Amino acid sequence: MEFKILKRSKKSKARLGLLKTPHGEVETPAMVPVATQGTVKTLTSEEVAKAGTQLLIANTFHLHLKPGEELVKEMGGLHKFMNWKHPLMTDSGGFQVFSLGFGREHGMGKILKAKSDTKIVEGQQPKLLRITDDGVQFTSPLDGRKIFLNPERSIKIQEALGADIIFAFDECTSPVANHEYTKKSLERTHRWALESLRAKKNKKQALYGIVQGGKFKDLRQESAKFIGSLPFEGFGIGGSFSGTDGNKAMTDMLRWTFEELPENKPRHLLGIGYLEDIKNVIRAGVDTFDCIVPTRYARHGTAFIHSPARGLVRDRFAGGKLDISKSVYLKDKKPLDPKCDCEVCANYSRSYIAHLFKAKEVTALRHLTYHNIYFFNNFVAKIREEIKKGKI
RNA sequence: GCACAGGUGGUAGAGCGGUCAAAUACAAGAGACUGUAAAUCUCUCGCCCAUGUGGCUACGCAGGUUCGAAUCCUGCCCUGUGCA
Repeated sequence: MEFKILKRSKKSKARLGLLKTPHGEVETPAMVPVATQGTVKTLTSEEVAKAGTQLLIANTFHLHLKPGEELVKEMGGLHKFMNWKHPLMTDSGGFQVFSLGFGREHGMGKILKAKSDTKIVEGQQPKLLRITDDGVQFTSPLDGRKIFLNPERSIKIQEALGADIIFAFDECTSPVANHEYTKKSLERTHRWALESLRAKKNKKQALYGIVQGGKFKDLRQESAKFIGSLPFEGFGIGGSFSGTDGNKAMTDMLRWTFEELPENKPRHLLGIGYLEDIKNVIRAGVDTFDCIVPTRYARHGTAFIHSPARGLVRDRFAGGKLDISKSVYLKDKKPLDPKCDCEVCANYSRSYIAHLFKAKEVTALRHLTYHNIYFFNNFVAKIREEIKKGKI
C-alpha cells in the first residue's frame, strides 16, 4: 500500500490524499461504509460501488463466527466472496471487546451522551467476556459458545480474509472507564500492537495500529507517541469520547493524537460519524472514517437529506433527516431529497418509499440505504473539492 | 321463521362474579441509534386533571339478581352459521 498526500490545507489540518491498494485507489478524505458480515446490509456490492463507495470495512469477529475465515479463504478470499473489487478493510474484533462486554452490560455506546454514574475501575471485568493480557474470551451472541481472540489470532483471521488494510487487535475502552483502567487497558493494547506486528506475515496487506486513551489527554498522547513510533502503515483512532459537549471532545482528542503521529501516514477514525461530525474530523486531519450511521439509520427509516423537512429535522449542519415512517410522507410526491441525484431520488417518491416502509417491504430499506450511502459519499466528495479549492 | 354461536378499545382478540381502563398482537404517535448481537430497541396509546396508591365514563341496548357484573338472569337490537 502507498499513501500520497496531494494537498495540505492552509486553513485547517485537512489533507487531500490518495491511498493506493492492491485493489485500487481511494481518494481521501473518504467515508467507509460498514460491511460487518461481508455485506453492506440490503445492497449488492455493485450497488455499493455505484453509490460512490471507494472503500469498505468488514469485521473479523463476525466473519470468524460465521461463516469462518477458512471458508472465506476457500472461496477465494473476501473480495471474491462478496464480489467487491475495490479496496477493503477488516476491523480486528477490538470493538467487540467493548460492544459485547461493558457496552452491552451497561447498555451504552462508545460515546457518552449524558453524565453517568457508572464507573469502570482498574481490575474490573465485564460479565460477558474475559479480558486478560493473553487475549479476550468472548461469548458468542449467536449461540453462547466461547470464542478466543488475541492479536495473533485476529491477524491470522484477517490474513485469511485477505482485505487490503487490516487492524491491530485492541480494546476499545468504555467511555465510563476511569483513568487507571484506561491506562492499564492502553498498555495492554500497546503490547497487543507489538504482537500484531509480529504475527503479520502477508506483505500485501497494510496493517494499521490503533491509538486508544479514551478521553484522557496524557493517555492519548502517550498512545499516539507509542503507536506512531511503530512500523505500521497507517493508524486507526479508536475508543470513546464524551458526546455531551458537542464536537469539542472529539476534535480535542484528534488534535492531541495527530500532534504525535507521523503525518505522512494515513489516519482512519474508527466508528465516526454523524453527518455533523464529518467536516470537523476532516478539518482535524482524518483521512478515512467508517460509520454504521448511513446504513443503520436507513434500516430504521431515516433518510439524510439536504434541506430540512419542516418541523421534523435538526438542521445544525449541511443537511437534515427525514423520517420516512411518518404518515405525512405517504402523500408526498417529492423524492427523498429533491437536491440529490442518486438513482433512488431520480426514480422514486417519498410516498412510494413510505408505503414500502410501512408495508415492511425490504425494498424500502434498500432504497433508503442506497440513498444514504450515496448521500454520505457525495457529502465527502464535496469536501474533497473544497479542500482542493482551498475553502477548507 | 326455527336452532346454535357471538356482540369487549382504531383493528384482531383475551377475560367468563371482585385484584379490569381491560392480557397479547397489529395499527397509530413519539424517541433512541457513531470500528453493527440492530429490517432493532424504548415510551405513549378511553376521557379529564396533571402526573398521583388521582377523578370520570366504559365491555351491543334496557332492565334485573348480588355487598359487588364485561362476566349470572330476562327482554330487545344486531352479526355469523346451519335447517326450513
